[in-house]
Amino acid sequence: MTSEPTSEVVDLLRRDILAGVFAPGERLVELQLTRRYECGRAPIRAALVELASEGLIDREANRGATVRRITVADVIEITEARAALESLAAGHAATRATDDERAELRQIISEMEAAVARDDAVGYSALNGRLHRLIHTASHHRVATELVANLRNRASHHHYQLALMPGRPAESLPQHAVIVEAIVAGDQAAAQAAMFAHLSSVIGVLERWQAMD
Amino acid sequence: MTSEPTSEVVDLLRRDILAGVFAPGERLVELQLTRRYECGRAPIRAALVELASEGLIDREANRGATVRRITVADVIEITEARAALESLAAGHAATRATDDERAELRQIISEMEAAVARDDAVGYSALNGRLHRLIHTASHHRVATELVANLRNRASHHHYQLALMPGRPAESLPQHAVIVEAIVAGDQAAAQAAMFAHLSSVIGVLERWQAMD
DNA sequence: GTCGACAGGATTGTCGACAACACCTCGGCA
DNA sequence: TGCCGAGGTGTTGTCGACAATCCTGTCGAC
Repeated sequence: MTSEPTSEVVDLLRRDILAGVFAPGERLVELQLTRRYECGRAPIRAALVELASEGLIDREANRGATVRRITVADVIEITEARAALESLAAGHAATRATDDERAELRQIISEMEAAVARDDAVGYSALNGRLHRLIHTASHHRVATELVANLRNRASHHHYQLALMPGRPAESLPQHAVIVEAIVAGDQAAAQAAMFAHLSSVIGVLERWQAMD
Repeated sequence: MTSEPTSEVVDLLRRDILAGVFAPGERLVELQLTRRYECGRAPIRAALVELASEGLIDREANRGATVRRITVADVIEITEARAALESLAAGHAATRATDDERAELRQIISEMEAAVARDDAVGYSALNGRLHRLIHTASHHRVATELVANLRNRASHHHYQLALMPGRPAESLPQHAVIVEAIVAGDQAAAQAAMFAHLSSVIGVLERWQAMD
């Protein structure tokens, strides 16, 4: 949203971290990255600074960068913050979304129903991402959108991808439907509450997960 | 929270931007900053990348950095996001604060009362900052704390310092008192609601402000 | 007179080399 | 044997120089 000063290196490195090319806790040595991305150290350093303030990696003075370790407790905190910001966005979407956006929201819900019907967890997960992103677009709330995109990045590189859990799509589909209905109807308070309830259920799953360890 | 890779330059430059040394929209030319902070371009560039992802400045490829212009609408969005995250933090503070932290919260409220009694707007503003920061400390919610610190930076360099408006301290003092009482009492829902109400009142002032332009 | 091409200057992006620092290993000593 | 300091190695932090890019002002053609 804000910048992108050329360096495609930032995007490549971010993608690789999120894809798990580098293990959590692994050191990111500048000279090695230099060879991998075929450039000098300057772009690498810029990328590291950027990703550090996105929260994907940790940097210590004179000691280099490591990819950040994420615990279940961290994911819970991140999801709590997402719940706060995404319900804000959902509320705004209810009052500000265009007609096209409302139509597309409904479209995604029916595609989700189809995905659940044919047990397509991967397809459902992709639709889930599209839905949440579209809600932010429709909210026209740049700050919340930017912060949530950041939070999503922080959490996603740990395979707490619960949308892929068996039975989870069937559980979250009605929650998504309620959210979209409220937005389409223009009911701000209901949209906000529905989004909050949805992410609270996600947090509930994570807390049970945490208790099991 | 995360890093600080040596470069005190980041802190100096951030301080100067927030202090208004550089006007909104002003270009930040690396060579000039080089002379001002007496160092090479490398630390300067690192600082610019960092501040760009904090949202204080904008960077465009091959076109340099400018200090970001902030409109009243932006401040409203930022405050909405703060409302969402700070009420989350207030709720957590109600359940997680230590006894010492609860005592200090009450202490700040009584100091605020004294400041209002002697019409000390500047002192009240400082106490206001201390109070909000302490609530985040007491919440032990790192993610929310970090995001709000960032949001506060983004807004603060525009003189929408409404704590300095005449009559404003007297208006917000009871709101702060309600928040602290709820936290001290350990009432999560009440703390959350009180913080949200407080920042909603701030947003109300900003919206009236916006309508006047 | 207006528009487009073109040079000149200024600024950013990148590179390679060197200095500074942290960690590890090894040898000296009680 | 155990501790402490010196040196070696690897990595990060910084600098100066060069290449690439953009903006501005000027000139010429229509």
